[in-house]
Amino acid sequence: MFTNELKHSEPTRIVRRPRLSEEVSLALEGKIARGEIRPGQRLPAEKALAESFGVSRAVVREAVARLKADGRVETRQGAGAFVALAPKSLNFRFCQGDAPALVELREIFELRAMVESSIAELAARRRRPADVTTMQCFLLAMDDAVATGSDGSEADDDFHLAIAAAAHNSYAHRLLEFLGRHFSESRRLAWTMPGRHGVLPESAQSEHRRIYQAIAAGDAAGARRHAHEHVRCAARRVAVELADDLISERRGDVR
Amino acid sequence: MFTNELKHSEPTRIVRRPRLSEEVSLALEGKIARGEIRPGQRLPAEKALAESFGVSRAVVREAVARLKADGRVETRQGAGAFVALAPKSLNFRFCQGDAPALVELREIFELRAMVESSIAELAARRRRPADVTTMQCFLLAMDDAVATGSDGSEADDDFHLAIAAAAHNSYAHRLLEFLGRHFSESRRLAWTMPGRHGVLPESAQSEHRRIYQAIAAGDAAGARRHAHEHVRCAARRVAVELADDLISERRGDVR
DNA sequence: CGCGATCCGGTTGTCTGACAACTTGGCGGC
DNA sequence: GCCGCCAAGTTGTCAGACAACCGGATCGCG
Repeated sequence: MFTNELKHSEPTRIVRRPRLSEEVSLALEGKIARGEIRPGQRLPAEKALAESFGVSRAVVREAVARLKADGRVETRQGAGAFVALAPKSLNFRFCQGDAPALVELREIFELRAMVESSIAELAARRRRPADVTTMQCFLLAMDDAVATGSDGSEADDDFHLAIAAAAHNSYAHRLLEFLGRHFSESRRLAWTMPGRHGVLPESAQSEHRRIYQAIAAGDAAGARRHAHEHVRCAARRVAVELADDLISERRGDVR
Repeated sequence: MFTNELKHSEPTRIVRRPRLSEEVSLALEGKIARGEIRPGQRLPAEKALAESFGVSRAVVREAVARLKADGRVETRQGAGAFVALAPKSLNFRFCQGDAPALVELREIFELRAMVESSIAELAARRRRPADVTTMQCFLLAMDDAVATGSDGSEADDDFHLAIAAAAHNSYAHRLLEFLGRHFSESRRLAWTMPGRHGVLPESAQSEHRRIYQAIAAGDAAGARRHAHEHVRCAARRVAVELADDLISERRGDVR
């Protein structure tokens, strides 16, 4: 095809050249979103798409495979590819691209407070002895981390997932697991910033203990309150750190 | 024509033959989940995978493309495919495959109650005049649907999304939008079952009105309570309908 | 005429082989 | 020791082919 002519003519090439399959899948996504192809309707054949986009069929297949993985289209061998009526799954993307901005951080913490407090409440109602034991296990692991000054981020993640497990709702568990990838990033942000050596502050640990005790005691309202408060405090810790950074402004990477 | 000999020789062929690429992607997914390939580590080369699975490279590429779309792996041309460290997006799948079982329905409603009540509470704190107007608009549309006996499911979806918009948290809004695909299915289930003609029951509409009034009045606790109750009632309506179906057992498709 | 069985074009799924674009590590020159 | 270049390995893309399958058209028979 006519592409790929500018091999070395662009010295300031920082971002990688976009993959053809990405362009095609984005284009198809757009067609679907704009309603040019309605749900239930058939997409053009792969061969036709390949010709119209000026690419090979392999590229089209890869693009369609992505839409299929996203649940936006379904394919039937011999019949064609159809825009899904009611997607069984969908990609939920956080901050596509870069790190979240400050205003987004507030919203993430807010969402985290909503979800985690609801799950904690449910856990207080449903927990069984085994669940309590598991939670206690990770709580002790974090105690250890505080005492020795080692990294307790993993135990922190596990602790919050153990709460979700105690709620005995597989959908809620999967949701938190899913959100957790992003929550844990914000969680870690609270105590892995420079100068903190990744040490879990004792204040956070005492919050954990309060949540644990409320769930163990079956105190639903208390569990909700403490979980909500925990997230609020975490947000405050992050905000303080960020403010310090902004003042001393000696940093380049916020990763 | 010696082909197509077993076209009708297999009468019990209900499930389609599993696609090779699905098997491979599932196998790789398992390897990653079990920790056989850790985050940040490189996957075997496509050629090697193709040989070990006994398939062509095209199949492997399709399988990897799916994992890539799910955000579980990242590929770098010339370097290889790597298990993602912190996926920016992840596919959250409901009931992979068939319709949700009964026990799953309970969990879905439970999750829906958690999320919608939290969002309603936030909406009561944050709503602005314009938000209230929007919500009222959809409320009236549903009134219309009840009066004329027409389909009000779209207005129902819009009403719940308007609440999320009033919460002024883009992440929460996107989450509900995302979950909504599945919630709305369960929501519609409550009043599109046979014999109901897809008519919105007035009881549900009065619940909507209570939620609306609480949010408009800025009553956070009330909004949470009413939203929670609304979902509980919806679950009960679905349960009653399902029970009726089970007793009269005159149906084949539950779609 | 009505109604199956059959056929046929079109479409997706898979295979094969090849080359381009790119990364990485090592080797050699300085 | 350090820098640049090269080569092997890997992913991205292309082309062509065949198998499996679907849906409608066609044909044959009662």
